[in-house]
Amino acid sequence: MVSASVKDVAALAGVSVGTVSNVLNRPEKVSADVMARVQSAIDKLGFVRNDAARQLRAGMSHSIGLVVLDAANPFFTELARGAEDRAAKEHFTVLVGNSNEDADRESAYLDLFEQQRVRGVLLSPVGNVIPRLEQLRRRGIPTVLVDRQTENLSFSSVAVDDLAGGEMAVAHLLSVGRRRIAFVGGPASIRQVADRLSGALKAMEPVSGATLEVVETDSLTVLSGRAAGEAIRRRPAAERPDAIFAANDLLAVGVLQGLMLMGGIRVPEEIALIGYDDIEFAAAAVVPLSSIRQPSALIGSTALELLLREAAAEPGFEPSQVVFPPELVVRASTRE
Amino acid sequence: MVSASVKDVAALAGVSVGTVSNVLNRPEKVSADVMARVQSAIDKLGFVRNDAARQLRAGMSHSIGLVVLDAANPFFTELARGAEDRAAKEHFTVLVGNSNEDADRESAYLDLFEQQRVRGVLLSPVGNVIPRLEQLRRRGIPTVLVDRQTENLSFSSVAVDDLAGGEMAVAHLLSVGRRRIAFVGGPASIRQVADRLSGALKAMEPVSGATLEVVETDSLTVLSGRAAGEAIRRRPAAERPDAIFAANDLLAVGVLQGLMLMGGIRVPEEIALIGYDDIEFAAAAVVPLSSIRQPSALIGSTALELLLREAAAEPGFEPSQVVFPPELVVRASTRE
DNA sequence: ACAACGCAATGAATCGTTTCATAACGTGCT
DNA sequence: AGCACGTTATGAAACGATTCATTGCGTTGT
Repeated sequence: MVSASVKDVAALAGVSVGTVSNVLNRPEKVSADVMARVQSAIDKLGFVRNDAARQLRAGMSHSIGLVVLDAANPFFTELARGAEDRAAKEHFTVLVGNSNEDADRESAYLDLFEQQRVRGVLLSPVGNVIPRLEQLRRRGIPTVLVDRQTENLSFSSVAVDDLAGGEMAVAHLLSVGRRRIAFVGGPASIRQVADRLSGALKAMEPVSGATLEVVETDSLTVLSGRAAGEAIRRRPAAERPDAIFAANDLLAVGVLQGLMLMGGIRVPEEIALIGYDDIEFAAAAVVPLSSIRQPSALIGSTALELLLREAAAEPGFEPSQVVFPPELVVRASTRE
Repeated sequence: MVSASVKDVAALAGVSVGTVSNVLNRPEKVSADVMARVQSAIDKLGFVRNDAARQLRAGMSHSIGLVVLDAANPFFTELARGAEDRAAKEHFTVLVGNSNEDADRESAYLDLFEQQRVRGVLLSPVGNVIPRLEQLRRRGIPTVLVDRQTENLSFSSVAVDDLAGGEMAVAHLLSVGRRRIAFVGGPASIRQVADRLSGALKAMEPVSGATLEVVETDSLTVLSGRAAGEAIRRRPAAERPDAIFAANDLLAVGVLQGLMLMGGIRVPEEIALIGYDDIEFAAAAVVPLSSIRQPSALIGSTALELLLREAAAEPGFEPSQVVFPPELVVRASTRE
């Protein structure tokens, strides 16, 4: 026999299956004598509850799905940690899926989570998933969007104000005297990228004579950043920007590598550089990177909190949008 | 009704539940006419299979558990990616748990995976888990150890030869003329740490007049590394090592930060530094870090391969130990 | 015309747990 | 003694998908 069931335990202890279940779930309803007999039978048989059967009976699982844009990005590992810690307190498990900024993979994970009847979904969306989420909600699976503000007020969300962050970053570059700014980031379909760019543009407005150029990348990774950095390095000096705002720190780290290859361009003397997220490695880069800090773990735990609240909610539940302010961290890469 | 079941679909399509199941699992057994009716009923009701019920009936899930020492370590995210990609090909899902180098959390994840009746477990172990794994095996859940060679030949494992890696690292430091080596790493209970240290000691043997000192850390993180680096920086110059071998790259990045704080110690002039894992950020550090490269994703996919083979195996299955060779990557942090 | 065969479709049984209406038993009260 | 009540324990039903032995039909061959 591969594994014992309640039935086996009941037989060995000389009680009914219902009683075994009571021992497991309502120990206070059971006499000390029976309790002991059942416990010893459980130990003897090495009985382990079958989660599938529990779930089937319960109609819902004790898991929560989380889909992140990039599992290798420290921002998201931190966020996941925040969510997991919070979930553990309520005896929930978090299943983490990595969409890799790919709408198909994102959709595949949502399918999987739906089949698993998860209690709810935390999602940092790639494309326009609102219709899909409405469908999930109709099935009783609530969603909280993370790292993304929604214009759609019927969904809860937890995010950092990326517009303000983008504005902050570029305002800082302007304040240290730079005027030919390049924004490195993409794909533009990712909301965070779009918002940070909008913020950047907003910061440009009050300053005349300053220009902002967009260098689009395929993804928000070190590799994409390096490619962008190299492309800029190879330009004639006159056509290079004097400051770069990268849409996240992975890109910034890559851009830095790309710029400095073969004794290339000096940072910040020739080009100043600022990233976004303030991951642990930003401070440890060749030239310590200025960045925009986000409270990653807090975003995760807050999102989970909202999700649990919504999952337990009465029909008249009101979704809420939480927005945390970002914070500018200045390091060597933008020092005058 | 929150969600439709096969019974609802059957009723709407005017067929039996068995037929609906056939449409789902053996479409070739079903006539085109019925097929179409069932499909349209599925669409109309928005039917989604209940995974718990499938699993219960099947007796086993389509998931594989993976417990890593540190989800924030790029080495493990890469490893996980390798495993997930391989698993996806066989329509398996990987559940990732983060033990955080804590034996209790490791054990909690193993419990969870057992309750979920996962098909197998991939584990980078914290302490001595062999007895626990033997118990799992008796229940029909095989394990493959990752990033760890076992002396216990009854378990499969996939690892990099950490002894050789440690030896390689220190031999390199010696070859660039360093003689007062410090090994930064810990806790010593982690096998990778112990092995890399053993390798380091082995490299010392043939060289007379060289010394190796051990600086123990609480964990393999940037933070622990920074603390160790600062401690070394604060020593009188004469008592400092002239080279540091850090047990992994996160530590090395931290050590580098610690050493360089407040215009501190020059790397590599005063102290050379080498890490382990060759994570993407190693090349992007303040001083690009030398490191020992491991084929992370390959380790993950190979481990999953072995696991699936073992899960499907006949009674007389032979476990195998795969060991990949590490590779020295020299960068500025150890240049003469 | 009838037997034999193959293909579709059926539906009851099954997986392991939880729930809940019911039974059994002992205690205290009248 | 008889009754009511509270405490434990019981076991059948339910969750939803899958399986498989069985039935129902239409074809083919003799």
